[in-house]
Amino acid sequence: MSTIKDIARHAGVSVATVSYVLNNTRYVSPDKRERVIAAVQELNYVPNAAARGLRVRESRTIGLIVSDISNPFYPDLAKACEDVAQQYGYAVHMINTNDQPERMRQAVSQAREGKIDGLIVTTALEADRELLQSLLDREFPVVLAHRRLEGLDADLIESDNYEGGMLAARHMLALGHRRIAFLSGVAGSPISERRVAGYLQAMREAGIDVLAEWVLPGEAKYANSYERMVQYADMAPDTRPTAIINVSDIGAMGVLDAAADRGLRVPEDVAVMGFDDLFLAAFRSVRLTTVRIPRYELGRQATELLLKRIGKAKTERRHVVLPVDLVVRKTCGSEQADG
Amino acid sequence: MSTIKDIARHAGVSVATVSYVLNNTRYVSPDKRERVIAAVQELNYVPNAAARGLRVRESRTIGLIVSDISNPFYPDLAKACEDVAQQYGYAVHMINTNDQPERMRQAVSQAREGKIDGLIVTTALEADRELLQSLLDREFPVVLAHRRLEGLDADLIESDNYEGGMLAARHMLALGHRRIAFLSGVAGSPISERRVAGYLQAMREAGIDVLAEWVLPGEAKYANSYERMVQYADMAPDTRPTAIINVSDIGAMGVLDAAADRGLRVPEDVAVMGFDDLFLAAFRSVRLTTVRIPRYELGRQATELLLKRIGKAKTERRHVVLPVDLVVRKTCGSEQADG
DNA sequence: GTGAAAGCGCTAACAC
DNA sequence: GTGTTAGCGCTTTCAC
Repeated sequence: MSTIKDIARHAGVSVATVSYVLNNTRYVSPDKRERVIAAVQELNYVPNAAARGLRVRESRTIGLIVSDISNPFYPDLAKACEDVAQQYGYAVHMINTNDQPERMRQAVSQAREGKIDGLIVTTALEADRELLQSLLDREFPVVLAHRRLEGLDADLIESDNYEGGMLAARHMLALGHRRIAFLSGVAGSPISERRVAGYLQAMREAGIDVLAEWVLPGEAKYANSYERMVQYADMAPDTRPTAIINVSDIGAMGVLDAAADRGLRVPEDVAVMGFDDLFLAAFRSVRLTTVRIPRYELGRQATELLLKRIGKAKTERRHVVLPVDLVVRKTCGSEQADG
Repeated sequence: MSTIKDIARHAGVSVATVSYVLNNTRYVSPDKRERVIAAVQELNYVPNAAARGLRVRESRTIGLIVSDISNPFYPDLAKACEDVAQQYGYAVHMINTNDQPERMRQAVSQAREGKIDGLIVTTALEADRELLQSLLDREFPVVLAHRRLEGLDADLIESDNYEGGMLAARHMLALGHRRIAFLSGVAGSPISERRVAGYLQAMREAGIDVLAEWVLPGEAKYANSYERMVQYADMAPDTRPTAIINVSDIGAMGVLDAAADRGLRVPEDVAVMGFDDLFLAAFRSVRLTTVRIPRYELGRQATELLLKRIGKAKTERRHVVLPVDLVVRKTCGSEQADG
C-alpha cells in the first residue's frame, strides 16, 4: 500500500505538491502535475481515508437510521439515500434500530466518534429525543425523514399525512360509506396520528359522528391488523363498519385476508384502503386502493438537505411536506376501477 | 470535543494510561483506572475513530454490496448483516450497485482507502471479476453471498439452488404435470443456471424431453415474467405448458397476473411456482407455492464468516451451501393446501 | 510555484 | 505499574 510519500519520491516532488494536485487545491506547474499523476497511476495509489479524515475532520459518510430495513416501506427510501450520497461522494452507514433506544445510542456514538458526518433519522421515537437533542446541541447535522419528533429543532422532510387521512376518508365518503373505520398504528406515532386527524376532519366535514370503536390503535403490521379486522367481521352486519382504512398497506393486506377468511367480500361487503402504495398493492390479485407516500422522494430530499447542512453549518431549519396522492384500484369498488 | 490528552490531564495520568484503561490493554492500578473512568464520564469523552483507525489500520466497518436494496430479496439479508455486524461492534456501509460496474469500482475504492475492513458481495457479476480479484490479491477479506462467481477464490455462502430447481420440478411432476416450463433469469446468472440445471435433472429423471421453448431466459422481474407468460397463454391449450416455475417470487407474481388477465385459472389451467418465499407469497390472495431461500441466514453466515476472516487473515476458503425447502401453498393446487 | 514541517488523536514500543 | 514519545498518512501554514 503506497503512501503520499512514495508518490512524492517517485515523482520527484514534495508531499505538499502531491497533495495539491490530488485535491486541486493550489496551482502546480503542468510538468510536476503530470509527474504526480503518472506516479499515482503507476503505484496504484489511493489516499488513506483515516489519515485524511483525521486531518480534515470529516468522514464523508452519513448515517441512515431505519427501524427495520425489512419493513418494505424503507428500502426505497434507503435506495434514494444511497443514490444521492454516492453522487456526492459520500458513503452511507445503514443502522437498523429495531426500535431499541440502545441501537440509537450506538448511532449517536458513531456520530461522536466522527464515523459519520450527519444523520438521517427515519424513526425518531420519543425515547430518542434526548439523544437526538444532544447531537443537535453540538450542531451535528441531523435530518428527520418521514417521522417527525414534535418540538425537536431539526430539519424535517415528511409527507402530508394529514392530507392523506382526509383523502382516504373522503374517498370512502364519496363512495357512499358512512361507517368508516381507521385502523391506526401504535399510539403516539405522529405519522399515524396525523392520518387519523385528517380522517376525523373529513368525517366531521361530512357531519358524521365517529364512534370510538372505529378508531382502533394497534400495530401497522399484518398480523395485528388481521386481528383487528376479525373483530369487525364478527360484529352485526348493520353496525359493522363498511369501510376500513388501514394506516399501512401491509396492514391492509391483513385486513383483506381477514375479511376473506370471514367470508366477507371486498369491496361488496367491506371496502379497504391502505397507505404507502407498496409494489405489492398493484398486483392484480390485490389491487389495493391506497394513499401513495413518496418514499424515494422522502429519502432523496432528506439526503440532499443533510448534505447541504454538512457543507455550510448554520442555515435556517427546513421543514418540507411532500404531497401524497390517492391511488384508486379495486378494494373500494370505485367507479374508477382500472382493470 | 475532548481528546485523550484532556482526559489524561483531568485524571492526572499519562495519555498512555488513558489508552490502556480504555482498551483494557494492560494492567492499571484501581486508583488511576477509576480516575480515568471518572474523567471520561465527566468530559463526555468519545475516542476519535479516524485517529484510532489511522493508528491501528482498521475501520471497524464492513461493506455490503447489493444490486438494489429495493428488490425485496435483499432487505432480509441486509438486516442479518447489520444485526451481526452491530453485535461485533462493526458498522455497515450499504452500497447499491444497480448492476453498474462503475459502482463496484467505487466500493473497491472504499476498500483501498481503508474505509471498510471487508466486503460482502451479493451481486458478483462477471464484469466485476477483475476488481474482486484485485482485492483478493491484496488479501482483502471478501465473501460472496447468494451469488457465486465461478473460479473466484473467495469465501462463498450460497443456497442450494440446484436442489431448489429439482424440488420445484419434482413437485410439479408429482402433481401430474408433464409440460413444465421454467422462466429463468438473465443468461449467465449462476443462481438461475443452477436452478435450471436442477429442473432439467428432475425432468430427465422423469424421462421427459424438455422443449427449448419451455426454458425462457429473461429478467426475474415482474414485467418481463408477465410478458413471457403471455406468450405461453397464447399457445394452443394442448401444447401450452401446464406448469410454470419462475426463478423468483416477484416474477411468479407477473406470471399469476398474466394468467389471470388471459383468463387462465390457477391452478386449474396452469400451475405456478416461484423461488424465494417473500412475505407476499403468503398472502391469502396470493398463496404462492415456492422454494424458500434462507435470506436472513445467508446474510448472517456471510457476515459471521467475513468477521472471522478479518480477525485472522489466512484461513482456508469456506464454501457453504444452505438447504432450501419447498413451501406448498395454493398455486399448484397441491393436495397439501394449507387453507 | 514549491517545500519543510507541524500537527490532527490515537496506540504501543521502549524506558524506567 | 506508569510515562515519554514516535509515528500512522494526510493537509495546510508558513517561509522562500
